[in-house]
Amino acid sequence: MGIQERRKIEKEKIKKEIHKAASEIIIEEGYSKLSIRKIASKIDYSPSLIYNYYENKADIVLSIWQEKSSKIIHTMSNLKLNDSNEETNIKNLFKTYINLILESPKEYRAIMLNNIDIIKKSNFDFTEEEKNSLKIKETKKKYDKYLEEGLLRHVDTEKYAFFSWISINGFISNMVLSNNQDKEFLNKLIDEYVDFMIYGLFKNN
Amino acid sequence: MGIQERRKIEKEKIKKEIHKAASEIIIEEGYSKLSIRKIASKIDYSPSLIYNYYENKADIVLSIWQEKSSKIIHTMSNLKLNDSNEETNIKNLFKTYINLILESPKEYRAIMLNNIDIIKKSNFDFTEEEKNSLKIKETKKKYDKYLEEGLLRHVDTEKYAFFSWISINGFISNMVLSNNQDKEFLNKLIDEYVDFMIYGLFKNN
Amino acid sequence: MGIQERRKIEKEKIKKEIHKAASEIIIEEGYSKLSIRKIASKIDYSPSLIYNYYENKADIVLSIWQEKSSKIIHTMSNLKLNDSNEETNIKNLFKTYINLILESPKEYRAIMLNNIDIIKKSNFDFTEEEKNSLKIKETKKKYDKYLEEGLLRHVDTEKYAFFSWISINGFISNMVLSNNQDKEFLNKLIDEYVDFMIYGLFKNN
Amino acid sequence: MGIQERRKIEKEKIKKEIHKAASEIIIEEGYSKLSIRKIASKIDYSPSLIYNYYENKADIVLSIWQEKSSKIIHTMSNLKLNDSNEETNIKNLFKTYINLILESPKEYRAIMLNNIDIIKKSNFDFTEEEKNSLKIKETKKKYDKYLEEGLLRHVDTEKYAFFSWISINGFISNMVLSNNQDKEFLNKLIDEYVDFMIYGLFKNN
DNA sequence: CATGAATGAGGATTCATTCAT
DNA sequence: CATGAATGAATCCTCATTCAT
Repeated sequence: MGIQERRKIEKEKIKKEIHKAASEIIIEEGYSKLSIRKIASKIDYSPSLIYNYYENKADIVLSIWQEKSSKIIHTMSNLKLNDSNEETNIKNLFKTYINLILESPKEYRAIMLNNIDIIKKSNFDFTEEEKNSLKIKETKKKYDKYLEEGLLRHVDTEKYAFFSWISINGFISNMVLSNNQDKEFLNKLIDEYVDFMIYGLFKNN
Repeated sequence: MGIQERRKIEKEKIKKEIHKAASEIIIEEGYSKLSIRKIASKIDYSPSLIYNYYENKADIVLSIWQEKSSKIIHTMSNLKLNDSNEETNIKNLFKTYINLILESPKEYRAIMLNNIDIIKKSNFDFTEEEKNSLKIKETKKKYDKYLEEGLLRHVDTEKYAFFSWISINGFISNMVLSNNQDKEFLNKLIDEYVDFMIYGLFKNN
Repeated sequence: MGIQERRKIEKEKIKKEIHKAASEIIIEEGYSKLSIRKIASKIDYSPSLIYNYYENKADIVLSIWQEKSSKIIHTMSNLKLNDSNEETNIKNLFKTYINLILESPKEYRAIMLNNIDIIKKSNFDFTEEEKNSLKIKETKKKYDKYLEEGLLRHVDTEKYAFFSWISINGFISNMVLSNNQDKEFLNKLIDEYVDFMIYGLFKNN
Repeated sequence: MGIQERRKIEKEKIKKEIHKAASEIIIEEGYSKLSIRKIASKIDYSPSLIYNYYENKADIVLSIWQEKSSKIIHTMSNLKLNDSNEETNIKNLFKTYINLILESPKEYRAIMLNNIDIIKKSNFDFTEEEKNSLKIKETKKKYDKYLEEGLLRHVDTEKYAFFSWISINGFISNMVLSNNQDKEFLNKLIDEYVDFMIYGLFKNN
C-alpha cells in the first residue's frame, strides 16, 4: 500500500467521522441544531478542518441523505419476493420500504421537515419526480404482471402504483411525526395499513 | 368615518401586510428562513415596528396558521352531504378537504413541512394528535353509521378512519409538492385517488 | 378656582402618578427594570404622555431621589433631642437617620447600586461632598458642645463627626444589601451598632 | 520559543486586552454600561471575537473580579502580625485591607456598587453572606483571643467583628467615592479612622 | 494536514424618544 | 391633552466561512 493510498484511506476515515457526527446531531437534536462547531467538537477537531473534507454544511447534509437513499435503493433492488401468494409479495414490498424508513425515523423526519434545498431532487421525498420514480415504475410492472395473471381487478396500473406509494408516504409521514416508540404496535399498524391500502385491488377479496 | 375608525383600519392594514409578508417568506423560503428582519425589509419598515402589531415571531406564525385553519374548519363543519349514495357522500367529504388545502398549496406545504411547535395543537396537522383529531372522529362516526346500515364490509372503523386521513394526507403532500397547475388533470386525479382509497371499503364493489 | 388652576392641579396629579409608579417599579423590580413603557402601562397611559410631564427617564429618577432626600433632610432638621443624657441624644440622632433610610431600603438600594449619573451630586450618597455635608457639620457642632460640657474625651470633633457618619453609612450599606426583613432583630442590631460606634467617644464608658 | 508558545502568549495578550477594556468601561461608566460591543470597539476588534476568548459577558466580569479578589485574599492570608501590642496588630490588619482596596479604588467602587450576581459568592463584597465571611470569622477569633488575654472589654466578639468590618467598608466606600488623591493625607486618615473605630474596644484606653 | 484568529451577517427583542395628529 | 406610529440604536449571542500560518 503506497503512501498516497494510505492517505486516501485516512481521509476517507475522517470524512466518515464527520458524516457520522453530523448524522447523530441531526437525530438527537434536530437539523436546526446542526452546526459546524458542534460537529467539530464532537469529533475533536477544529471547525475549519471540516472544510477540507466537505465544501460546506449543505454538502454534509447531502451526503447523509445520499447514504440513506442509496441504502434504501439497494435494499429495495435486491429484495426477493418469493411468496406463492402475490398479494403477500406486494404487501411485503411496501412493508419493507416502510420499515427501512422507520429504522431511522428521526433522521428522516429531520430531513423531511427542513425543506433542505439541496435534497429536493432526491428520489425519496415526495417531489414532482415521484410519478416517474423508480419505485413507482417497479410497482407498476408488478401490478401489470398481476393483472396478466388475472389476480387484479381491472385498474390503471400506473396510476394505482402511484397512488399506492403516495398513500404509503402519507402513512410514513404520520408515523415519523407521531414518533411512536412502541415497536410491536407499530408493526401491527404497518400490517393493517398495507392491508387497508391494498384490499380493494385484488380480486379475491 | 371617525378618526378612530380610520386608525383602526390603518392598523389592520399594516397588520395584514406583516401577515402577508411573513406568509410569503414561509412559502418561498421555508419557515426556517423566516425572520423579523426579513419581514420588516419586505414591507419597508423597521424591524421594531412589527412589535407594535404582533407580540413576537411566534405570534405572527400562529396568526397565519389560524387564518388558514379556521377557514378549513368552518367549511368542513358546514359541509352538507346529501347524496343518496353514502359512498358518494364520504368521497365528497374527502374531496372537499383536499380541494380546500390545494387552494393554497404552498402555504400548506410550508406549514406542513415544518412541524412548528406553536401550531402543534391544531386540528389539521398530522402530528401525534392526529388519531384523536376531530376529523378522524367525525369520519369514524360516518363509518360506524355505514356499518350499521350494512353498507360497509366489516372493519375497525376507528382505524380505517385514521388510515383514510393519513392516506389523504399522503396524497395532498404529493400534490402540494408536485406543484401541478393543471386544474382539470388535478380534479380527475383527486376523484381517482379517493376512489382508489375508498374502493375496498364498501361492500357492493 | 380658575380653569388654569384646575389644570395645574390635574397636571400635578398625573405627575405624582408617574412618580409613584416609577418608584414602585424600582422598589419591586429594581432600577434596571424601570422603563417608560412599564410606567405608562402601570398608570394606564401611553408612554409618550410621560414626556409631557418629565423631560426624560433620568428626570423621573431624579425626582424620586429628591423626594426621598428632602424627606430625610426635613425629618433630621426638625428632630428634637431632649434626653438629659447627651450620649442618648447623639445615639438617637444616628438611629433616626438609619431608620429613615431603612424605611425604604429597596429604593435606597436600587438607587445606590445604579450609579445613576444624575444623582451623583446629591447630599445623601457617599460622594466627595460628604465631608462638607450638612449632617457632618451638625454632628460636629454637637460633638463640640459635648466637649465643652466635658462629656467627651478629647478628639478632633470634625474628624470624628465625619468618621461617625461614614461608619453609619457602612452599616446602612450592609443592612440595605443584606435585605434582612426581621424588624426586631434589625432594631437590636441598630442599637448595638450605634453603641459600638459611639462607645469610645464618651468619657464615662 | 515554539510556535505554540508564541500563539499562547498572543492569545493571552488579547485576553488581557479584553479584560482591561472591560475593566476600564466598568470603572469609567459603570457596570450597567458595559457591553460586548463597547469592549470590542475599544480594542478595535469585532464583537464576535470576544467570544473566542470568553464564554460570555458574565465570564469577563467574573474574571475581573477574580483577579482583584485573589490578590486581596492572598495578601491577607499571608499577613504577619508580629507586634507585641495586640491592638497594633488588629489595627494593622484593618489598615492592610484598606490599603489593598484603595490601590485600585475605582475598580472596587464600580464592582462594589453594582452588586453583580456573578460576584455574589465572593468573600469580599458586602452581601448577606458578610456576617459569615472569612474575614469576619478570622477577626472574631482574634477578638476572642484578646478577650481571653484580658485585653478587651467584655463584648460579643462575633458581633463586634462584624461591626468592625462593616465600619471599615463604610470608610472604604467613602474614600473610594471621594477619590482623594493625596496619599499622605489618606494614610493619616486611615490611621485615625482605625483608631476611632477600635478605640472603645480595648480596655486600657 | 490542521488550526486559531477573525469577521460579518444575522438572530430576536427592548427601549427611549420623536412627531404628527 | 393624549396617543399611536415609527424608528434607530442597543442588547447578547451564534454561526458559517475564510485565511494565514
